[in-house]
Amino acid sequence: METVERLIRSTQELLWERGYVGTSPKAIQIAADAGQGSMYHHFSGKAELAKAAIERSGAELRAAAEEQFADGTSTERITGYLRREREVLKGCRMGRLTSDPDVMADPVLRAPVDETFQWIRSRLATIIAEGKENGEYPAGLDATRTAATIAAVLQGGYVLARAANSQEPFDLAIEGLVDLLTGVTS
Amino acid sequence: METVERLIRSTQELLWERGYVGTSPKAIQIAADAGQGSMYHHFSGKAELAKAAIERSGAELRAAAEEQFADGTSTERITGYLRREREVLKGCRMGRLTSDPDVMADPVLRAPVDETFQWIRSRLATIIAEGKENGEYPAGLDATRTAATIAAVLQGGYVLARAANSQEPFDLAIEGLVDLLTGVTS
DNA sequence: GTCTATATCACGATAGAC
DNA sequence: GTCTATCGTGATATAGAC
Repeated sequence: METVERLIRSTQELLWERGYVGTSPKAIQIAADAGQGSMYHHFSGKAELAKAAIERSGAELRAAAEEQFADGTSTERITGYLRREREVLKGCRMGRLTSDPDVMADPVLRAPVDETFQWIRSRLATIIAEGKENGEYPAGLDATRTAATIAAVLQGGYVLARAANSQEPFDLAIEGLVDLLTGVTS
Repeated sequence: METVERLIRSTQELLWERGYVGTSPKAIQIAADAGQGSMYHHFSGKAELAKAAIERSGAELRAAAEEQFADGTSTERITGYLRREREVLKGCRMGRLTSDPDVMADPVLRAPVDETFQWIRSRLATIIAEGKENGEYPAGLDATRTAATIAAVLQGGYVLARAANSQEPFDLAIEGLVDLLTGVTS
């Protein structure tokens, strides 16, 4: 693999594990097996490398979601997305960046994070709207609100799981949401 | 205010804003208006200070929640808790620590985070169970799952809001959940 | 209890040789 | 493109005076 590619992937991994503040250029170089000079030749510094890594992660997350959204009823697509296998205890690569002060303070770094969540909420809202049209969901269901709730349960599920050092709270939160969405209670 | 108290409160604030990795002893000393020697006289170092600060924050969060849980129907108590005023764009003081690698790696620092979320989920489950007993909620509603979902929506709402740099997604997620819980859709 | 001085190391980058 | 050397700064303490 080429140096630039190794640098980007190593940065993605380190941002996931340790965040932006907790990731040093030195650590990236070691993980990518690249020298100091090499890294600074290809990227102006830590920030530019992080930008490339975050954008890459955003594209990968969207692609993974689209796979789940490909076909099925609205409920099947949403529950498929919610229940797909995830590295729950590692947390969300994108969501964890929202607690990184230097990422949030830099519009260039925050933009791909923002866009990723806007996209997923909008995509979920569309699927819910389709479910309303074909009678799968009641007409009174607010698609925009519900989409935000679904995205929030996922992100919050990661938080609860990491706090507990166990996947269980994540699964509970997801299944509790599925119960509410599929009217298991009525 | 005494030095120890100022140190703890300043650490709470800095952990909230910048996390454990992003907070230096020096920054704490400046915020607390305490000298280097003073800080190391009262605390063995950054970790012990963080432990005190996280435990304090946990106690405060539980107290704030209990206020909302004091009286009303189950739905009133839950929606009151969900809708109470929050500094949404600052994120959750406790939740943000789950993305801090050094906090998660240290059992002593993770413990108060874990306990806080266990407590809130258990407290919510009790309220839901009470709602089932008095007929406010259907018997088929799983209290443990639903409690996890509610806690997750809050935590995820913070994430979405910070990503968007706007409180809107938080409010959408909360109201979407309230819709589902109160059966507005049926 | 609080102060200043000092120590050691890592961070994030630049410079110039090869 | 990659290497090594170097730089100035900040992190995280320790030591000992007051």
